[in-house]
Amino acid sequence: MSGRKILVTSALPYANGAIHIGHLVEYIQTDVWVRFQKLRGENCRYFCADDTHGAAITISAKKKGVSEEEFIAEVREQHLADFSDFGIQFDNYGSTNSPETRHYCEEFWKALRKADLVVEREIEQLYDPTEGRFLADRFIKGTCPKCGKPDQYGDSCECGAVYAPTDLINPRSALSGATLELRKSRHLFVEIEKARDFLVHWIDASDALQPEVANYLKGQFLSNDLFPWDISRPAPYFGFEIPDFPGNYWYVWYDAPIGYVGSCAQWCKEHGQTAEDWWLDKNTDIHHFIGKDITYFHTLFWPTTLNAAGFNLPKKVHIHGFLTVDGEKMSKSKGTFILARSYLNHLDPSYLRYFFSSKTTGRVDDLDLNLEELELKVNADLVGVVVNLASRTAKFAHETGLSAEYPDDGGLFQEAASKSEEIAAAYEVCDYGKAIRTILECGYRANQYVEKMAPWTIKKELTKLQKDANASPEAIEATRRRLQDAATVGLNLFRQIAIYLAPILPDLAQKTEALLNTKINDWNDVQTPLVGAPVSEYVHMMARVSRDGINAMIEESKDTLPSENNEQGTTDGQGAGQWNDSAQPLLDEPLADTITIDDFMKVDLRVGRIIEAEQVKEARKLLRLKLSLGGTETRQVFAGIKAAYPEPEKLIGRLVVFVANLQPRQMKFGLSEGMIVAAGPGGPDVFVTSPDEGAVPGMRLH
RNA sequence: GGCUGAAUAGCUCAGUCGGUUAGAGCGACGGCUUCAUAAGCCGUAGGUCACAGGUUCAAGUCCAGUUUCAGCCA
Repeated sequence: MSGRKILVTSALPYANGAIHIGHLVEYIQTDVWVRFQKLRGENCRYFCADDTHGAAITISAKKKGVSEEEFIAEVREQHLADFSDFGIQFDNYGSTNSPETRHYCEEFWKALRKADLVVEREIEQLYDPTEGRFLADRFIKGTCPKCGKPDQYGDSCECGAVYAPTDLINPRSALSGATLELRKSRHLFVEIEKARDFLVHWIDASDALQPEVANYLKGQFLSNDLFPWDISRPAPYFGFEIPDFPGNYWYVWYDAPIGYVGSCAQWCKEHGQTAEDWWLDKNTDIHHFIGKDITYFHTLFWPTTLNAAGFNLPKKVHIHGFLTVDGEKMSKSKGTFILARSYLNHLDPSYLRYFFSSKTTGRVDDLDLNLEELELKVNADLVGVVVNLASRTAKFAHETGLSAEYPDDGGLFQEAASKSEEIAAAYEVCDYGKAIRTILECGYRANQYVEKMAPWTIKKELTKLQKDANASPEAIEATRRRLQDAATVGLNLFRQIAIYLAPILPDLAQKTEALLNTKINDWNDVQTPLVGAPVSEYVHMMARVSRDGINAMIEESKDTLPSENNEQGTTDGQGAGQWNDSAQPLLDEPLADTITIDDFMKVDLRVGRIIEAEQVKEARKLLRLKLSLGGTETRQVFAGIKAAYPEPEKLIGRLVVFVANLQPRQMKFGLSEGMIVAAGPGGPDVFVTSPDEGAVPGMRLH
């Protein structure tokens, strides 16, 4: 394979939870970049892996009653499904818990030892005697030493104070609740201060970092002595044992970036290469994509480690900001903590790929997802300008195919083709927003062209001529050709745009290939007009963003607690069919055992009309309902649906289904003579069922 | 508190090395069109470029200050 040798990584997602849209900022940014490089013919490979080690994994696995290995295997399946459905295409997706990663952990370790960067020291930490382990900050809770607020985490308080866990008043284990002891243990440290000269030089001279990042490192870290990096953890710890320090394990952040090399090695094995072919070859450009929260791991520790081992240093570390939704941090209560899967259940991944890309600048700025803006942007740019171009021209060339020779288009094709390097340069530096702006300009001009040529008018002329017995065959043929030419230009201008957007919208590129029956193989395909190709019947390429879809996604996100619901295993995206319904309800509440028809007939389900409905003030969950069964027959029912129906009077008049032969039950607030049928997990999410129109009170359900 | 960054049209953002009358898309308003899954085209309005200074023949752009906002602090 020819082309630049480029090795690309995204940060490894932690195997402790599901992928959410915040993660996707990075994976989409990286995937677009990689697809761009590949389309340009570069020898580019994209490696990633699950980050699987550390105390948090052990704790989550334990909670679920499975081994760590089983736990991370399950999360891996989820991660892979989410990535794949968003069109993120890795060359290899590995795991830090792999023999390859272990091998390189040991290699790098030898190098760090040899460079004399490792020292041993005794430190004091909080220890949970009932769990038998030292605890990380996030597993310690206590009273804030500054404001006195109880139940705060070990590193910071809601009041904004930052402190060490040992500063907490009355620190307790968040796992067991036990009172913690201060215990001593011996740890290994990497003294990166010793690598200062190397780091300063690398940061200044390599051009690997965005200027603001280099600035930040110099101001924030390098202006003082660099703290030694605590790199070992005493057993028990899920990870790799340090060969020359038995009973101790490498800290998860030591092996996480080494997972890049491990994943690469895995791919190399299958392709007759070795990781060294990439990491030691000076012609390889290494590009890391990360979020700003992990800047110092990748710009201080990681280069130091690579340098000690003589591995290639990153050519670029592309650092992006955080995702906000409507200008704020993602929030579960507002429904803006959106899991990748929740998004996929309701919206087309292309929308998000496009929207994020349009906001990607190559700088560290945070990126805001405003769903209203997403809707406007996608509808206006993609549906209105880009896809519409194909939609309004394809049918005029369906019968004839594209013209055999590319017609005179007033220089439009050439003009768009000449933008190729400008657009490529923007992609190269991750300024996708600029690339998109430039591409769209081509779209505006193309629509003007179509407007001017008005193929629909030519079509009418043609039809008229064909019906006219006096029309000359030459006149008919000339008109037919004018129509074909106009459509040929329109479709070629569209195809250029589809190629330019292919890294961002691979799905659209594929549909374009199908429409014009011609593969898009290379970036330079924009330079050559497509002629003579058959044109398939137009199939709509992208639907407008559905407001209902957005709302449904927000609603779904309100109930989705990623740490809990998603431990249930992979949600099935298959059986959803055209409605794309989530598999979550079934996972939450599996189907019950089979019963006979006789069992069912014991339950007397009836249609009832709610004739009274009121709050039971003293009750937390109950509404008092009076149901009419027709005539004078009524039943009083207490239903646990208060949270879902805060305005009970709105229920009055509704038909519902209820269990009419349930043994009456004396409750604190009165006698309950039945039970209405409702779906949902509970709380605000209870949905009372109604019969179709025509049913009347008293009817039995069979 | 320290450090860093940002501030341009109602919204989202371009604006190159300081150089003519500061641009685009969306939104608003008016018109045209009705091929296109309500898409498209033409036009209008909308700006003291955060504030007050300095450098300069010339400042949205460079410099120091002020205000506001955001982020980071292993």
